[in-house]
Amino acid sequence: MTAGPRRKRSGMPDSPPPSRSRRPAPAGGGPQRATVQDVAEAAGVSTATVSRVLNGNYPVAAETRRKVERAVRSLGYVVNAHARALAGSFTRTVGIIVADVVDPFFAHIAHGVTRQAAEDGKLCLVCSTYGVLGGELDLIDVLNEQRAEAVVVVGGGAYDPVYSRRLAERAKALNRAGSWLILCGRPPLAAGVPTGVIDYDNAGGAFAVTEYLLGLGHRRILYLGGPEELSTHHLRLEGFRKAHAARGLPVDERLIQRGAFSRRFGYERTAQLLESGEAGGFTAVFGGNDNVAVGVLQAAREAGLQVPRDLSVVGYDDIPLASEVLPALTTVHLPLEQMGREAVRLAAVLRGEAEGSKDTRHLGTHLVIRDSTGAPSAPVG
Amino acid sequence: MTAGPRRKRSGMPDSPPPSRSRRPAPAGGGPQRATVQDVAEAAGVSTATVSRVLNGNYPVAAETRRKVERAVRSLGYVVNAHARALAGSFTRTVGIIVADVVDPFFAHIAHGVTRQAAEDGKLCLVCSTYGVLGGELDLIDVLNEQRAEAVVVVGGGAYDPVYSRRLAERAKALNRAGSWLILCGRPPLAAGVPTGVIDYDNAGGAFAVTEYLLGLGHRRILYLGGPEELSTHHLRLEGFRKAHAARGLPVDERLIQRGAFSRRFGYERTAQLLESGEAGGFTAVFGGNDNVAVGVLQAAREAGLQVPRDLSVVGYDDIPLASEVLPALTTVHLPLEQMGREAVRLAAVLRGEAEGSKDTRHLGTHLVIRDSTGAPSAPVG
DNA sequence: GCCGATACAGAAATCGCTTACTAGGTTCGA
DNA sequence: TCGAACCTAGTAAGCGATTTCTGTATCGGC
Repeated sequence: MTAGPRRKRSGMPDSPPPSRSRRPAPAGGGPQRATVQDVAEAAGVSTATVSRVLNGNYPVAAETRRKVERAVRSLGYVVNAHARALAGSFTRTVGIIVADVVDPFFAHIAHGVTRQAAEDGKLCLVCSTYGVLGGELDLIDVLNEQRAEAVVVVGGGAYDPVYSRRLAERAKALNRAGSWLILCGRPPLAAGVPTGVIDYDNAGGAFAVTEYLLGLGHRRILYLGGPEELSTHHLRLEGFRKAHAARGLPVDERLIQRGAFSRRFGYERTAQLLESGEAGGFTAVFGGNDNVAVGVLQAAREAGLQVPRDLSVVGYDDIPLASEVLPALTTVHLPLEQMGREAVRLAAVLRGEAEGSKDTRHLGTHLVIRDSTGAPSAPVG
Repeated sequence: MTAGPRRKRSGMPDSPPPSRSRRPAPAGGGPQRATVQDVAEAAGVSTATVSRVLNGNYPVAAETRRKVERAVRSLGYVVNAHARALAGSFTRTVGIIVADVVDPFFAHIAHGVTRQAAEDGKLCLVCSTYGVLGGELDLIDVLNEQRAEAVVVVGGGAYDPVYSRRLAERAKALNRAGSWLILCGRPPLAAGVPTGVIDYDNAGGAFAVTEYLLGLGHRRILYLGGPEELSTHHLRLEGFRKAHAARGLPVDERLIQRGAFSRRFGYERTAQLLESGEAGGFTAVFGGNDNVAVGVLQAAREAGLQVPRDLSVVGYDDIPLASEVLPALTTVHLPLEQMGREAVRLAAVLRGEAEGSKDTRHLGTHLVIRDSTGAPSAPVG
């Protein structure tokens, strides 16, 4: 019942290891792949030489090289990335975690990450949480298991101290192993937590687009935001408020509506407010992102409202859809693909693979004025 | 100059291996991760026991288990997936290769694959070729290096004998190693090539939607297809032709236009034909996929045409966008996410991990009638 | 009280590759 | 002519897990 004392190992091998041949039972039905051993034998060289030919990081005589290459071809040899990762010191793999690859916002960032990774000769693991908040933490662990050289987490993060602490732990765990957590489009964690940050001016963009609407004369702007707990939503709302404050204008709290960052939410909430009038009327709508704004357009149309004559609508993100809908959306442009690319580059810099400085990179946003905005007319809803 | 005879290995170790301590230079600045060794030492057990606790596939005393779990937690231990893949026999990884994750068609299939993989406890590697045709072959090799248990190739394949042969070689190489190539939404390769196939009735869907237009009274339907070399395009065109033939109607070759499967192509080609009239006039457009059809809608709108009054438009695939544009698109519904899921399941069946039969699975398509189609009026273009 | 069964735990051999070392041959300057 | 310098190539020690084989207590049955 005692907590067993550490036992000594009795190391006394009393029989010499019988020299066994590799692959004792070729009759077995299991999968068979050629190994460096096989290639080495076929080419009449050592495995070291094969490895050197494959990696080209050590001089090998031209004829030897040719022999090895021929053997590789004739055996259809394919290196085992796992063995390589285990023996070598790097995996040339980066991971990216998004909420949903199907959402254009994430898809374009993921696109940037995969392309940059591919250009740098790395492989990219794309993972989706599908809205499960904790899923992010689990996926970081999975990517840590895979020894990813960098893990890019994309999109608004939760403003939850417990969650932030957990995330910080993951960041440290990754970093201890020489990897980096890159926050992409998400505010930094606590000071001292080893992360890279690719950020853009969420609040600034919201300020600009709100100011634009105010400048057009709008005084009652409906803000249709994202999920309560998301940093993206908070910051955009902050910009919205600041723009009002800068002009000394009050914000009617009834005009601030929270929900999912989805087209469906934009559609349903707008339809509901137009019907019930419980928001007290508005002349413009600021969709928390383009998806929401597109939903607003649809609801407006179905309510017989013409945009922008009867109602102005703006979005955020500037996904391609924003310029494809009718009327084309006024929105805040985000360099989505570039954000993904920068994330991969920053990781390389942090790992000392590339030149560069700083662990935070701020990207610019700008207002894109299209056809969904105009001077206000009578409030609706 | 002779082809070197296989050499015997001279196995004569004449000095006992010096007992070296693991991790001789803890002073080094390199990355440090806890290993099973560390956990074993911390818990006062052997590495075998640690492995057993981790995998839960062998009886371990409750108290021992607790000690190990505590050690794992306190050391922040994370297994090395590469070491595990090397020592164990499986990687629990599947790969998917698409042309472009940003395209909704591919994004939704990828979505299905990743979700199903996640539900089965597997990791999914998403790779994009970005339109480089040969890229597909290279990516299969990469996924083979990663020892993916299945490689799903998505979307229309090239009708090129050389290419097909190369693909067949890859399929065999994968299969030799116990993995499977799954063709998703692409016709089978030559008989005897070990692949799984998830297919849907490309020609049948095209037949149905064409027949629907013909039934409405349209006689001059413009077909705006995809890339010449893609099987998807060929099969859809085949359905288009068959529907005409079934009614004994001729097809004016000027009405068959080939190009990219993109919104841009749909837009530009339509605009051009409306302007030049070189197609000889038409009352409906069959977009090779929804992207193309959406481009057509835009061009029609800009030309002052009202859909469906002046022109009927149909698409193919039924991506969400199809029901979101105005007017909502009549199209052929494809179970995109399900295709992805089925691909993963089929692979599991083929590997003998799950029950099931057949190596080919045909999914159904159906016509979705929305607001973009109606009776013909005077030809345009 | 003896014995086979049972339950746990450890030792050690891999998995397939990379990479220090080590070492045999040339080349070449002194 | 001799050794330093340079090419090449081989030997073998890991990388960090899993898993087979081997042992030792413990336990129940007779």
